[in-house]
Amino acid sequence: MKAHYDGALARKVDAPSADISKFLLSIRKRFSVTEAEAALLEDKMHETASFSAGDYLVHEDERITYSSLILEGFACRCKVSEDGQRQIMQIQIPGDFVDLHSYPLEVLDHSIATLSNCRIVKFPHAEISRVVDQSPRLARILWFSTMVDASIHREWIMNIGSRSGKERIAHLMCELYCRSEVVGLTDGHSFNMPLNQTQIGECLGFSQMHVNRMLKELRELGLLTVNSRRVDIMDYEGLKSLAGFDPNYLYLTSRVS
Amino acid sequence: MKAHYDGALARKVDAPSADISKFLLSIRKRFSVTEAEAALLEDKMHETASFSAGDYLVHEDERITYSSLILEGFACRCKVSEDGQRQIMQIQIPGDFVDLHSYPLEVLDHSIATLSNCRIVKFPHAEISRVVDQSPRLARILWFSTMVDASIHREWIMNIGSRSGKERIAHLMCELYCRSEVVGLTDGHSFNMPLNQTQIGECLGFSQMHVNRMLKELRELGLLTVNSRRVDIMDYEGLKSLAGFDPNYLYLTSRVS
DNA sequence: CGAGGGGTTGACGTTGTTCAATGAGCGTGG
DNA sequence: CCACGCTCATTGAACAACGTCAACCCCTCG
Repeated sequence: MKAHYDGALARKVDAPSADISKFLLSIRKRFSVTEAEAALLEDKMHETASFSAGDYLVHEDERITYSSLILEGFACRCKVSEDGQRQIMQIQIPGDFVDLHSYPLEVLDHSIATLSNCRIVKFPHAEISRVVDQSPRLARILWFSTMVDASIHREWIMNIGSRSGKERIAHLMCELYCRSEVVGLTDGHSFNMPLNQTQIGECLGFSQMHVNRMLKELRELGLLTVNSRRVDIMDYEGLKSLAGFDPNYLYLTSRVS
Repeated sequence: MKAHYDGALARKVDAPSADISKFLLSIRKRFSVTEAEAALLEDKMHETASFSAGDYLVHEDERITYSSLILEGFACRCKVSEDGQRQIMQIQIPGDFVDLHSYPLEVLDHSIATLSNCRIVKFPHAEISRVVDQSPRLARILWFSTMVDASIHREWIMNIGSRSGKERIAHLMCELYCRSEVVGLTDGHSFNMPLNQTQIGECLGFSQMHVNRMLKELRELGLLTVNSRRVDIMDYEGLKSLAGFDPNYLYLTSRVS
């Protein structure tokens, strides 16, 4: 497949073989899921689609009838303000159920845009209703997973509202590292991260130039380097400490029920 | 009842007569709720409690077995950073189901603190489970209400990350006005708002001094005045326009299902 | 070869913080 | 009754953080 320009709409329907193993990895980090339950979920997800970097999976205010699970690539929740500035509210990585929020909400208050080429699988809302009715346990797990998104939102409010420049970037990188690790996308303390400096700025409320300066300082402190689409953390403990990063808000430990 | 100092723990168990009408008002703004469904909810909520301004309803990382519905007073979701600075992530007003998030999450990632004297009624998690099993419709409505909180979180990320000083304060006041109006707590374009300038700053990532200066400018523009515990909006259209406020994210319109 | 995306750097202006001092309002105790 | 302590709001001046403008670099791709 050829590369596309940003914004070009390029959907492609693939063969019906959705590998939701990354999603199951992240669920099983918290809950024990039986094979039967996993199959119940997998059975409902056939139709996959591919998007190019910069495409929109969902536009703000659009009514949608299915939710998307990311198989490959990065996406984000975002809104564009009147003056044209984009704010990214959450980064979505493989294994994330990116717009499960739209199931109870019916209409999304924000857009979902890809940050790299992405492959997703669709989970029709009608099927979600069936799963929820069949299995209160899976219903609760799905609800739980949307609540983790809310928790991540809160930590971002904390990050943008209360932390300094270096701290904010360090915190974002710690979060992405931890979440990537859960779905097996890290290599030591390195991981792929397709955001450029402009997009990092859109997450944190910074200009691209300021992101550049802060990254330079973090590099000079020996904490991490951010090269082309890759993050190498040189000193994870130092980075966590600088950021005041406490992964509790990601709810990555085993739940009771 | 005498006044308490901030932080004084003052719980009082009241008579078993919870008036959840404000909660029903806010639900019925979106869904049609039958009397039977309303009764199903009301039957589960007996035990009320009172708190003084500055008390904590829930501490971060605390395991709790019930969720709280605010009957009177204001509260907030907040976290305190290592250097002692508090970030407020959401304002909770009467009719809000303040820690319904803890039902799927079991442990909260943040604290809930009161901003004024508050009266709440408890909804035990065991009863929520029963309601959810009995009525998939109520289950979805409860899920929906937590998703609106997530949407409000996202708008706050947008607010703090992308808007200027005056815009941020204007936006916060627009939100509180709209939400107060739903539960019948406005008087024309005025409403009670027990936050002082320090607490407004904790919502928006500003120092108290800067909030003071921004409020002065908004006053001089003829947009609004914030006196002791009361907001008077002089020019709502002008305020909305300055803030870039679009109430869609509050999901206050009638849903389809 | 040129165009374009991304990164880097410096100078300078704006926004917001910090420190400090002052006043208004309110409840308490003498 | 007044004096006192407390919270909250107000204002000014110095300073730090961050954005804007502009130039330049490197690399990739056509």
